[in-house]
Amino acid sequence: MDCRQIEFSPEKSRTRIDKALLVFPHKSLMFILGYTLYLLGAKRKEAAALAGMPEESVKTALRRVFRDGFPALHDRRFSMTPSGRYAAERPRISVYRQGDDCIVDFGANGNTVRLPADHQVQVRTVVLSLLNAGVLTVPESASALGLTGTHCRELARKLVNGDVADALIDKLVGQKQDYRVGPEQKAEIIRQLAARAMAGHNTSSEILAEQVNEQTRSKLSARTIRWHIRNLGLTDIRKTLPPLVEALKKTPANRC
DNA sequence: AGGCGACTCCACCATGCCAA
DNA sequence: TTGGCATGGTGGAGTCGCCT
Repeated sequence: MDCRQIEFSPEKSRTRIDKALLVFPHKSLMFILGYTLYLLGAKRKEAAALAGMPEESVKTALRRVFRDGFPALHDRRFSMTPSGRYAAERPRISVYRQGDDCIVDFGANGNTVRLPADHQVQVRTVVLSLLNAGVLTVPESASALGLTGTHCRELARKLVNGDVADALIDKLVGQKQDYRVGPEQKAEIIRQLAARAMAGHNTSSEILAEQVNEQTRSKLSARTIRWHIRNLGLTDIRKTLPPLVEALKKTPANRC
């Protein structure tokens, strides 16, 4: 928006600001002015100077407003609602840990919600939703969730932008691949087990470990061989493979 | 706010011990 | 000889704190 053609009157500005101060807290009003100047294209530093605010405060406030919208215009360190009414007029909601539970206390009417603290997703959903609604503070929420303020804000922001599954459910997946018994070793376990079972040779895990280690230049223990035989579903192959092969031998190849 | 390194946590893997 | 159980190792994502 190009406002360079507009004429500004310092006298009218003073009168109007004095009038606005009857309704708005000084700090909120100064920030609204600075925010407006910033939106109109003023440099952040100059907008901050004109509004009489430290530049760092303006940076923080702008970040808040772009994230939270209009409710972020007021200074959250003070219990003042965006409309200018003090929060004390309505029941103060708080959250805290009590033993194994997380308690959300709805204030004067005595209503509370008790959530098992180890139900992490449930607790985070409730607390962060209340934080996003502006009824809980970040330190209070972070303390109840056992997180730092920074991380708490980050999760709250994610919950605004996405559903619970995207924002709060742990996506840790752990190790996905074997690191000693790879495809080569697994193939050799199957090959040795099947061949020895068919030939009627010893198929104990000790013998198989020896053979697999020799063929693949590995150092696997017999216990590891047993663990993988079971994991691959080969436990009964010693008994079932020979009769299957005998049955197949008696069936003409073109019928298979 | 964003980048980065260190640390934590999680799921899975490897293996020793030992009872059956 | 097998398989249940316990324990420690591993890779990778999440989390934290510091710095810019």
